[in-house]
Amino acid sequence: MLTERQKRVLDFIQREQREKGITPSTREIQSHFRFASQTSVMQYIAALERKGFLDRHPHKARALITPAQRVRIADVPIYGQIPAGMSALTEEMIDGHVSLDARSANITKSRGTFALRVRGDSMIGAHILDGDIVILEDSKDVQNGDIVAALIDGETTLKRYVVERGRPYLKAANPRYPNLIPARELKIQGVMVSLVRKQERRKR
Amino acid sequence: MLTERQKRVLDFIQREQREKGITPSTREIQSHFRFASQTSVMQYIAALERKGFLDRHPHKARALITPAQRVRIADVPIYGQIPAGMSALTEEMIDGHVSLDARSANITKSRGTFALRVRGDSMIGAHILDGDIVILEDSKDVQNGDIVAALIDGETTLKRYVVERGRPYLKAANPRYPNLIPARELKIQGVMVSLVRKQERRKR
DNA sequence: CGGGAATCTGTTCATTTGAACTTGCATGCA
DNA sequence: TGCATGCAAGTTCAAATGAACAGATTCCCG
Repeated sequence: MLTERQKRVLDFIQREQREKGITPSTREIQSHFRFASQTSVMQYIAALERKGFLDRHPHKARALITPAQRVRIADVPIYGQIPAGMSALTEEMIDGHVSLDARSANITKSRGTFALRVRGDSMIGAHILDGDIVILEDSKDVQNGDIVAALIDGETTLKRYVVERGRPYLKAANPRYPNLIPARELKIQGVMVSLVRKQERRKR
Repeated sequence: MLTERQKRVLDFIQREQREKGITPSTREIQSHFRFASQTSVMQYIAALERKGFLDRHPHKARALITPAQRVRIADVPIYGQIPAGMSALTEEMIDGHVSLDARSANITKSRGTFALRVRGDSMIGAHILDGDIVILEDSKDVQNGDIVAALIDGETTLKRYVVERGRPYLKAANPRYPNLIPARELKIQGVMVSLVRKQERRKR
């Protein structure tokens, strides 16, 4: 698809973006490859664009967009503990961020995505462990069987949402935990879409 | 830390970077906020830089670097199937990519990181499911109890690495699978450092 | 052989863009 | 009251940068 030379130019652009954080200008590309003329660079850029390996904003400086930048990276805030309702998901509770591409993380929306650090083993039957990071979306359309973060009687928990005989309740995936039947109101804060786990390794 | 106005300028810069792929120029920032002068923008940039919310390459165009860009995003190739040894991890087998920030994914090295799509339930006891994406690092220092991708008798599997009486073998985390005692050679391709799971949701 | 694609040179131009300097106003603080 | 800081206008300059045009070379393919 690409010639050897074209590939090397694309690689250089991507490497610079990764390492320096900005796109190289045509003159920087020129001097790296020791071209005597700008035009060579312009021709490579045109070729890469024509073949679909590069997007650009014409007439703007350092405005090349490479495939590596096209993956949509979602920057999701992690909430450590949530003492009270969704309205209380404020910045002060943010415990960190996890960034990952939207496709791998099942993220469809551009807003209303957040993450929780799981505490306890109440969802171990669903293979969710203590310390896992669960990524959730604020969804209006919760289905029977979804794993949700819910506010029940003033506390947030991660549970499975089950509807039985028209009555919804929250069910832990661990027999040692009781079902939670909402006393008054069941407020769903988010539906789990994916999970990230750091694998512990023994220290030597 | 930041004033309301400064925060809005930083937000705008980050939003443009995310949505357009390039950093706005000072004039673009100016016209968005309807400033009558460039100088206002310059002052905001200087303030953000002084307070550590912005890095820049002076005298270069569109060369602002925001915290969102500073997180190291690792772009990890996912291998669908690996018919033979580590040397055979070639580009043709790449089944996709997963991008996520190095810290969340436990990634310490800048090279030799790869991912496997898990097939089967042999590691269900370690809470690794069919379809999960396991991220591994090519490590020289494999410890007893680590979960590894290994090449044993011509096939790659994900198993727990166990040493007993000085003899290493591979142990599935599912009683229905036998231990694998290497006939000749046990080649470790990578050590698991993290995991990404897409949570299936029932279609309605 | 002829033609086209990829590669590269040399030069010039116009626009984009960051930067500097001066001035003014409002607010909070000692 | 005086001073620092945040915010903004108005103007000018120089550097950075993309773009265009004409021409040359090499190599592959039919």
